[in-house]
Amino acid sequence: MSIYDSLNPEQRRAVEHDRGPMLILAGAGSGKTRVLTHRIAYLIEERNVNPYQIMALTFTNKAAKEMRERVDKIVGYGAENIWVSTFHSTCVRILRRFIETLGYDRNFTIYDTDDQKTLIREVLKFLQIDTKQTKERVFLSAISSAKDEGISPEEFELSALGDYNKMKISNVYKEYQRRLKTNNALDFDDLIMKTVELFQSNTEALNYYRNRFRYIMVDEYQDTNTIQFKLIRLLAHSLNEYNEVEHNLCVVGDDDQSIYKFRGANIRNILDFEKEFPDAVVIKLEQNYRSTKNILNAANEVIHNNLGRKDKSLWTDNEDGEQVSFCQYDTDFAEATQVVDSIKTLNDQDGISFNNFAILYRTNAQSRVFEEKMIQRSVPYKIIGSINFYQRKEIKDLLAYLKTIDNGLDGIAVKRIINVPKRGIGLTTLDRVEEFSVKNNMSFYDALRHAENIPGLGRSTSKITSFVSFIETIKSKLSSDTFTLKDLMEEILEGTGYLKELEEADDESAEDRIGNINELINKIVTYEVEATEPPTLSGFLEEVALVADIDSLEEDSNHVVLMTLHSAKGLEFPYVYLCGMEDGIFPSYMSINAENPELEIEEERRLCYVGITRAMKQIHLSAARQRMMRGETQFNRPSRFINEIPRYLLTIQSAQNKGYLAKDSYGESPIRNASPNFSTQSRGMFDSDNPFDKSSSYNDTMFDKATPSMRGTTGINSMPSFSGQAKTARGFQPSVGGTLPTKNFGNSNLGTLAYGVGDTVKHIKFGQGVVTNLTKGGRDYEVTVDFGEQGIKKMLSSFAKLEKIED
DNA sequence: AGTCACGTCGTTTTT
DNA sequence: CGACGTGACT
Repeated sequence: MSIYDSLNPEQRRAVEHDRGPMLILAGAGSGKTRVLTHRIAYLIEERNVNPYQIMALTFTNKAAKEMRERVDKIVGYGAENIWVSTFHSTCVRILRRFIETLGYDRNFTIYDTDDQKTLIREVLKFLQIDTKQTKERVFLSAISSAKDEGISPEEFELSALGDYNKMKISNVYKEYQRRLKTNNALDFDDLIMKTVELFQSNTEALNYYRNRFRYIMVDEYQDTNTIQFKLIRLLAHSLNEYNEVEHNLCVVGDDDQSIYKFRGANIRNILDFEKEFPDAVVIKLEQNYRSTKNILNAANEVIHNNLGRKDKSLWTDNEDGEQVSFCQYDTDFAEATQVVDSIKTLNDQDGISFNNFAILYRTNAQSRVFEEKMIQRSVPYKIIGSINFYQRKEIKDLLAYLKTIDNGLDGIAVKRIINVPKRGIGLTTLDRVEEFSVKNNMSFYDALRHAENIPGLGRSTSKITSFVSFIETIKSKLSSDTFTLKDLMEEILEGTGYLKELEEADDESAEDRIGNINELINKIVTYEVEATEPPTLSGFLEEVALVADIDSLEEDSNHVVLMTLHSAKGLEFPYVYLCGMEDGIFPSYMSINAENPELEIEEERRLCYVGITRAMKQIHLSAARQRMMRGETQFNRPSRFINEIPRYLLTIQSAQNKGYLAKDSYGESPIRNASPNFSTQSRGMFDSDNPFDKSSSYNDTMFDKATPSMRGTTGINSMPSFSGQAKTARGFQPSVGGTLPTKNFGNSNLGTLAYGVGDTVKHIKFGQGVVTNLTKGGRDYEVTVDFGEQGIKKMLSSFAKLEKIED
């Protein structure tokens, strides 16, 4: 009995393929990681490949770590020599060694998105480009796409000749790139692109790595962009014992799970693999081991609506399982409440621990309602994404100190902290220094060192010199062997008074910040203890720059996980709640209104497919009729993707109508019984022409009344959902409420409330209370009522049937 | 120089 | 709604 016996025939074929290019089309849950790890074991054990010559590339550290662990388990001796790493850290490692040939310093800084934004702002200011006319992001994304395609500033300029707008971008690109270099910094895209440049210009380096990495494996291949493909194309080139060229490249991917087109992922990489490598072996893994039949069939039905895909169909031997459920709630609050409560019930009654659950949504902003409910119901949870630890102000400040010490050329870092904490160095001073540095072609920090030569600084000069000497003192200490990174951090916190300032501040957020700083120190210590190579400042900064939030996810901790669909790729959970299934949210309005909607909606559909296929046992889809977004109320109808799931796979649940009234606030306000919507057997149950679909007929009513005064009215008729702000939709009359087919808003009597601030009112559940505040929120009033012992509640006047009590 | 109030605007997704 | 930038004011 060997470890390979447990593989199915296709998996086994993939595992036993040793030489030459191979494309593995691995459907969701088809055991691709298993194949990859077994193949590595097979190469080492059966084909005598030296582990040192195997490289596996992933996109996230988490995936890399998992693969490493699984390889370690099945490969005996030498597994630690296998190079398992992300694209980005691989490139950093290569560049740290060879980048000097490209004119950069070896301890370059890696710029994150915030740094990029700061730099581009400087560039635009310098080139006197009005950011009101063209937004920074336009330039940044143009530059990023260029880099994803491997287009240099010079090439870009050539292609831009004669095109005014493109020339403008070209100039920005050139200046941006020039400044990156002066700052001795690389952005994320540069990491890949500069590595390719290095290989193209330095055959010695290229041959070294070609010779070293004779077996290359790429995970999530559908997410690679053009420049990443170029990179692996360059690397996967070795000579065998007969002096013949071999491309021992094994890529694993699923075109149906390609969800990063916005980041430059090029689906052609997977679709054209066989053109690029005519001798490629193609293997399809179509047996799914993860999900029930019902879940898998639902996913298959949805993805089947996409045209641009390789035809395949996943199947499973698993049991049918329960049906997919769908429920449309009245509000996002109700949705969150029900989802969290049902998780709590499953935990309470069936003893299912919290780490079996995932709540998935399209956008990070949607996490908030869930978080509130989780706290309220004391359900342990972890949110992936939203605010990354390393994006917090205090952390960025301290990292900027570290960067300043590590790479004095990084002007962005120096400018960030030169006046943090306050040193009385103001904008005018900085401008003078900047001017001086440009004139003398030196870095910003070097200009600071020559502050006494800069005209017009006045009293600021001494402040600058004391800052510089502080940095220099620390730098000199760093060269001592006994001075650890932790010491360094503490020295900064002490010497700058950063910590003291926070300790003296008595607002609550200061406490959190101190906590975060301690967390940062922990991370530094962990790095120093666990580093495989001698710990260095650059090494730490690099690790920090390349972490993704998903990397912190630990499967065994007992909490519910909340994250976006994008973050969920590659993960699996027994119970999945896919929330916010509404047209305009998912698929997003951006995709619906794109110039090429068909294409963009296909990407959304793939995302939906990814979401459904995360589930092992149960999947619950849900939507809300009404949702708060960016301070305005949106009315959305159920996602078109719901319609794509055949009725026989779906259980439509009616939102539970627990009594008529809110339990707390308007979040649990009367939930309209949804069942009339779902009496039809047809697939098109949510089509707008369906007379039973109350939500969309409601929308249509709103359109007619509100369109003239609405924001963004262009193309409104093609929009499936309505979103308007109370203030912009002010034009319509409250009587609209009377014409509505639903009763929710029947009481939405703007201007005709029977009570006011100070009045005593009666609530069916909470009893008597006093109205303490009344504000226009959405399309009716938000009423704050003090119910004494029951607490102070906020509710919408239309939902909470409040009766005035005459006293 | 630093603070505060007001106005604007909105990345869907992230290595 | 809330984060962030701008500009006026202290």
